[in-house]
Amino acid sequence: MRFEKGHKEQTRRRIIETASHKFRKDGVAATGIAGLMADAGLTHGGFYAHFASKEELVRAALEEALSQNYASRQEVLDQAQGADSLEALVRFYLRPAHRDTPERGCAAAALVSEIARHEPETRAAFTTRLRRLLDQIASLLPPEMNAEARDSLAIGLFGTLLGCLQMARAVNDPALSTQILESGEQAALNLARTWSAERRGGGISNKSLI
Amino acid sequence: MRFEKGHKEQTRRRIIETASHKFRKDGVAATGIAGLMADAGLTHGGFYAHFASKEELVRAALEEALSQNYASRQEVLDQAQGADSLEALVRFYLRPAHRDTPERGCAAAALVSEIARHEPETRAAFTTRLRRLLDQIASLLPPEMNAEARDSLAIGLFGTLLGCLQMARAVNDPALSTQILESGEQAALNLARTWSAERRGGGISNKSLI
DNA sequence: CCTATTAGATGATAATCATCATATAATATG
DNA sequence: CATATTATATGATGATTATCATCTAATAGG
Repeated sequence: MRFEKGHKEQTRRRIIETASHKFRKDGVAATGIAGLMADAGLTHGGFYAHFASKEELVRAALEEALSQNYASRQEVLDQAQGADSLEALVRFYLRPAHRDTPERGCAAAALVSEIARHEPETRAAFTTRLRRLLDQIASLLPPEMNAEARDSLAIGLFGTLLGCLQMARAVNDPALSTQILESGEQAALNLARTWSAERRGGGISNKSLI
Repeated sequence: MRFEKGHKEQTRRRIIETASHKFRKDGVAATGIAGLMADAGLTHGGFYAHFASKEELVRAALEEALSQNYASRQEVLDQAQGADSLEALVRFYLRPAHRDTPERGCAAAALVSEIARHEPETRAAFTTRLRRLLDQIASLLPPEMNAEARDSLAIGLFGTLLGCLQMARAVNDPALSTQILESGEQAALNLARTWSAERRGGGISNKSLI
């Protein structure tokens, strides 16, 4: 059948969006094209009119998800602007609702380990978006810090968020899961404070570990 | 054929060990029973004489891997005993060789996100081993800390390690990957220092974020 | 109004998936 | 030495995998 122009592009976007949810929920490897297309309200055959391979969809869906994640975070930051925007971000990331809805949550948290096993092109796409994410966090850190220290701290901060969210999801005991979210929040906030503390004059030395 | 007694148990262990490597390397969903058994030097048919299901093997392999991980870490701690044992652990975890050999590395880092999607029994097994892991880290923290603060810090520390190792693996750019390992190390060590700094008298306050 | 176009459906491909029934062969036990 | 035992192999199950060729039907452009 011949459709209105722009219809194909619209369908393509629907497939990508469906995939971006399904991949985050079930993982890439466990998601089949047929089920994916059915979820998008289509049959499996049409898939290859839109994408050359599953891998190409993976890349598109990953970029879509990470881009949406970025926008969501920016919204939170814009709303709670000012000194505690980082705190707002940390709480936003480690809130129970985020733990409980991976399909709409951070694609990095849901898919990092799988991405590591994918094709270089997919990993490159992830790398680009991760850099943006890290810059977004770095921009919340004190401008008095030099750029490298800011970047480094941003990496540490996001690593903490990513790791804790994943742990909170994997664990079976609800009490422990909550504790992980709360401890992760504390850790991230403490980590963010280390720099200012350091600067305030030897509160933290490099020699005496703990 | 009839084999020497104890042969079956030995074979079972070989399957588990093979799986513990393959799952960490390729992920659980992407690993098939046939390929797994071939890697173990067997044919696919015999599998169900050893395990009731793939899921049962997943649980066994996960426990095996996490148990081995624990022993490896303990070895590192025993060797570098004393004040900087935590530092030794952090460096051990975030060393490039660990990033580059997931099949022999931390099963939590390789499989957390997948575990979150598995059966409750599997998640329960993971939870038990994760608690042990967290206790292992907590035991390195100052005994002057109260137990809850120690547990909380252990969670934050391991979250940081887990998250950064995964990022370092997923990223395509070697320079960024190295930077992630180094920043993760810094973050973990700084995080560990926060408590003593806090205690040493208001170096870090709760009100002034950054 | 007619026809050329094309998005998506139908259905087939060979491979692989987890799972299981049965056959085989080697040895432990008599 | 003979036989009962059993760990593993062989081979089949039906479902699902990614991928692709062909068909259909509706509409955009004439």
